Amino acid sequence: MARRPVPAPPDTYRAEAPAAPLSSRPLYEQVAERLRQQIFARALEPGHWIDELKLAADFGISRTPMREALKVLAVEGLVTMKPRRGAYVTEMSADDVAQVYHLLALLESDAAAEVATHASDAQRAELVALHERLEKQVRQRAAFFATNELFHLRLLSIAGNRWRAQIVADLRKVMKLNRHHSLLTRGRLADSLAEHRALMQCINKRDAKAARRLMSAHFGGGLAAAIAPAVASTPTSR
Amino acid sequence: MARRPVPAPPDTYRAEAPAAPLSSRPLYEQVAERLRQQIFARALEPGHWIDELKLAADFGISRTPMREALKVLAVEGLVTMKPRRGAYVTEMSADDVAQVYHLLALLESDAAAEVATHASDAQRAELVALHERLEKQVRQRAAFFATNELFHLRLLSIAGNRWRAQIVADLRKVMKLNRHHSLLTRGRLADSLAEHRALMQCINKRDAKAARRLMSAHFGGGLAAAIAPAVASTPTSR
DNA sequence: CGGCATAATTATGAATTCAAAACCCACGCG
DNA sequence: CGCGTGGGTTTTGAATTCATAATTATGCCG
Repeated sequence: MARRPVPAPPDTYRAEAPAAPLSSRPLYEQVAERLRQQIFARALEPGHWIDELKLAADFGISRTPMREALKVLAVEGLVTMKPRRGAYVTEMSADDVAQVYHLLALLESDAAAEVATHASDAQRAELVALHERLEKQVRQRAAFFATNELFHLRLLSIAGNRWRAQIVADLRKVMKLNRHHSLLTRGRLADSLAEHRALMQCINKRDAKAARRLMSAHFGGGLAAAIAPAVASTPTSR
Repeated sequence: MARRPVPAPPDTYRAEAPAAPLSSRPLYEQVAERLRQQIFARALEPGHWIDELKLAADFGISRTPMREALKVLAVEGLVTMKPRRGAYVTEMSADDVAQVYHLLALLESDAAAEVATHASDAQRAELVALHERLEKQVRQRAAFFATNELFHLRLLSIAGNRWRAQIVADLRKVMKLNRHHSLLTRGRLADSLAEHRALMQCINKRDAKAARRLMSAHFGGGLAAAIAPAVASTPTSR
């Protein structure tokens, strides 16, 4: 898991469409993206075997690009390849979630400090705009999550270390394997917003130390919310 | 790039052998490993195009596993894929080196703190043994580097976050793309050893804060050594 | 009736084949 | 003499075919 600098995402593709022909851009990447979406949407469930033949047929392609895409996802950590057994959607243990969460806290705190110190006025304004959008979306969970992720990723890209940005993006992807990745269950939503607000103030005051600390706390708060249900909720299942 | 938890490396393969048949383990992984070795050994140079047809012939395999291996290395960051243009060995700019170095410092410092706090006596002893081996190898650059990497990776695995370990391993791989990845040019070697010694003391005293700080400083010292020649040494070439 | 051996089926791994885009070089025209 | 155009070659992208390991089913024997 290191790092693919990702040169420039032209992103001229539709996110989903069951069996559209798909055009431009390497086919295996488009396939990989569609697989990611299916995994996040739980159309492919963690622990389950991936039928590459069936999926290739569904996508209207041959096995070759499907297999290439699966290998890419394997390196990213979203799927696990078992030799001669095929590909499986990766299962995240409670430990895995905690570990990844810890890394996200570490990396994003570092990025926050960087932003507080070096961001331009225009970049600060961008973050402020995103934050304000967030304030207005407390009632719409889905939209809130989307904007929240946008905010975090934008902050990362402003921080200006493309390797860190890529690692965080990948870690956030594997976090989505966890059903409780929301991190923000009911109630936490308002808290999260308050934390964001405080973070924005630090960034605007160019206080790197406080920004680092607040971002770290922001993750610390979410962790308890994400872990607790993971440990407590599976007495029946499995 | 995130993260491939890497289940368990059986590693029952020879590192290199020009055209041996190779057996067991997914072929594309073996090919990927051989490609990595060739890249690190500069048989394939940064910025240069990779002739997949020729390499497949050299390895005595078809293009299919070669292409799969190249895509894996692309996700790791060692090679860069240009659509319809093929694969190129990734070039690390001075900026890239600095960025990756910063991340290594951050992640490994965090791991050092973890080890200081939670390592068992046996694990501490292991690190002490590695450190002592290091002390005896100040005069043998190659051996010193190898043991040094072993020490760092062992510390990572003792720290116990497999995602962090994987990320660091991958980042260290891309660092090897840089000709001056040694980080330890003449003179720095003794300094590095002293830093390791101090770090070991902190770990043995279970002083997490100091361990984090020292590991960070350890990287800070190396950075200057790695960056300076990168900026100053290319007036003729390229 | 149950368990093990073996055959048939299925899925993965890898090579080969086919299609199309990019590259290269020569030729011709302005 | 320079630049654009055309065809031939090379190379990438993807589908198909082939080989082999794993799984399932079948049937025989204890």
